[in-house]
Amino acid sequence: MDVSHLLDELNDAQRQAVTAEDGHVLVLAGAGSGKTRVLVHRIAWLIQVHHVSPMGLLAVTFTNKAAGEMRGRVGRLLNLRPDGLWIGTFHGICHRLLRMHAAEVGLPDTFQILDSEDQYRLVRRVIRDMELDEGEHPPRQVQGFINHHKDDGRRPHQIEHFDRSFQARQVEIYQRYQDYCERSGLVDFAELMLRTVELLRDRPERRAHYQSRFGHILIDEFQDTNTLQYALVRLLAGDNNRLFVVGDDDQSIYGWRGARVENVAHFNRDFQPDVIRLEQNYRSTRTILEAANRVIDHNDDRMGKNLWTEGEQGEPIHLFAAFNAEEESEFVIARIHDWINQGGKPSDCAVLYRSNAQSRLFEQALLREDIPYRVYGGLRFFERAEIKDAMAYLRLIHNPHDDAAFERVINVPARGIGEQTVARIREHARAQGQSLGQAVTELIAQGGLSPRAARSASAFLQLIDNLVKATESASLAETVSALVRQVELVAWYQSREPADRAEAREENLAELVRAADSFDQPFEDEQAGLSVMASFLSQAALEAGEHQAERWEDCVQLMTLHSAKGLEFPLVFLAGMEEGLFPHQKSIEEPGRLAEERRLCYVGMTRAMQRLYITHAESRQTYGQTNFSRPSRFVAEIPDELIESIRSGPHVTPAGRSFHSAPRAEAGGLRLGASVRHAKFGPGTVVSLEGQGPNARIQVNFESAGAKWLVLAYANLELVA
DNA sequence: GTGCGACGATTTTAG
DNA sequence: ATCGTCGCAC
Repeated sequence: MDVSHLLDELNDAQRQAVTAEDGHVLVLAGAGSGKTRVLVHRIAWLIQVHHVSPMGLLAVTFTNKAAGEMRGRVGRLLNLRPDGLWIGTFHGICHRLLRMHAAEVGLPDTFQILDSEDQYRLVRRVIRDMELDEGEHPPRQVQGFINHHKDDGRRPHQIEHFDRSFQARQVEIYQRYQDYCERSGLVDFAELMLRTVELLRDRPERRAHYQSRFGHILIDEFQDTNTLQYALVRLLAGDNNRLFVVGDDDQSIYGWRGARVENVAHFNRDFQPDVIRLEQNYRSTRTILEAANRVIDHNDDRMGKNLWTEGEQGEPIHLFAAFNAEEESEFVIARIHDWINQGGKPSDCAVLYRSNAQSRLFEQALLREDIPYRVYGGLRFFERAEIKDAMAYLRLIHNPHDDAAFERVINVPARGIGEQTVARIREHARAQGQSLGQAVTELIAQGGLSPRAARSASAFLQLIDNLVKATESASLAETVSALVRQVELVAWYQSREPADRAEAREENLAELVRAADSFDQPFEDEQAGLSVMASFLSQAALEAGEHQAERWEDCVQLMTLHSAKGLEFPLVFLAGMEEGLFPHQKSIEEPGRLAEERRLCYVGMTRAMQRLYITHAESRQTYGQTNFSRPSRFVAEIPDELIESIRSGPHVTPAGRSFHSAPRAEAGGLRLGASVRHAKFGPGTVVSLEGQGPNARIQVNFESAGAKWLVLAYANLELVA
């Protein structure tokens, strides 16, 4: 068979990876080096040249988007419907395994997936039930505690603690949360992974089955795997299967959510793979790559990699120092204007920033200039309140013992069931070991509720019951449509929200009916014996949808550096390159977090294809306070000869705006860089200013005492000429 | 049981 | 500044 089309368009390193014989492979794939292409061609190569059955392959990614893209490209390359191929996310694949072996891992067939909001509510519920202080045990933090332990594969009893300690209470919450989940047939995201690992670990026959099935396992973005995911990979690999792992330690930016960049090195140690580096970049100019290389070079403990290109030198990197954040945004928008006027597309421009709050000024400026834009982030379709409300009803129709769904909507729309009543139901449920649904039924029958509450609660049960009966033989879309109508959700939003808000919710509910109508049950779900409704519910949790639907529009793209990973744009702005903002203050303070910030910077820079602007502001409002800061240290890590500085001047700001109206970077005559003397600490240099008036604080780097934060009003600093 | 004002926290986020 | 949660008054 002629397989030249699988190799023709590949460079040497790519070809070496695609055709690797025997053993494991670790592909260190730099930004823009064609890693997806390598994965896709590798799969095609295994199938066409090595005649590996598509059933014997497992390809794992982190996002549905990446999985979808890989599936599509493999299908096109091989000209087949890649149905039998297991390509999916870690969570999607674990979900599938759990559906097939639910009974073995002690889950009901109807088990549902909790998304992070559901999980948060449940954790809060448990804390309240235990009558613990939410100040001492903030639900968010406890949620993180639970997830971190699960991500590391630990059940409550495996967490060390002293009796009656804080830690002991956290463990207790974890345990009760877990009990609650089991009672209600609920599984959170980390649990999907953990149960699967336990299944394979504790059931030798299952382990043997899947080990013999997946002779080839391919993993994308390996630097983002957590402990549990690595454990899963090892279990599936066994002694005989071949791993093909692709990753880039320099693009590991998710350590804070459990990713272990060390897994790349561990993989190298544990499996002794062939290491192949993809260093040729097909995206950026030489200047941009050189600058990015030089920045990332400041990190220790790298696997080592240097991006290069056959492409052009390109323009220098443009650096702009603004007086304040407003001027920064105006500068950026003016440059975008130039770009568009010269025939560029708005969608080729991306403004990247460290934190979401920074988007506002850019949005305002774009709005003023009438340039279309789109902000990434925010709620996705299945995360919207109205959608989650409707889905909670659907969950109750599917499984009346789903307590999380029950709690969410027992009084939505308001039907006179208040906290008192719900507390009584909860109490009864706990005492009897029942679900909330069972408990309320029993309470009504026993007269355990006030007549008023009983009437309301009956109405709720009746509503669910009616829906169950009415939709027994209905299609999914009919069910969703009936539910939205009978629950009268739209009227509820209209009664308590401004018209436009309610209208948007109504729109979304209509969209939900359409989504249900066009829902295609995945073949594998059907095979696993799932009902269409169960599939739909799972999909909603596993695939919350795109951030915004209007992808087709030609828009300037605004997003955080994190969301920009994997994307590329001809024109990129890295905005807010300031100490304290990027690297973020919290990352500066916590040891070891700085390297990840630097990688984030590297990711940001390597998004740019042709032109890269880096901007920073001397002052900006943060949390309603004016702060002054110096340019990010990362800017200084770029060689001067690659940078062209743009001075602020009339040509960059719209006429009529005066710089002098902008707050200057000074407070009490003290500027950044000013030499000062303190009575006790001696001579030093001003490094940072923050706040105004009596709150103003100043950071001084003292020659002998080091860096100190002082309250300006009390510091008594003497200005040294 | 529902509706407003105080209070406090506020990096990044896929599944 | 802004948003979500909490406590208290209707």
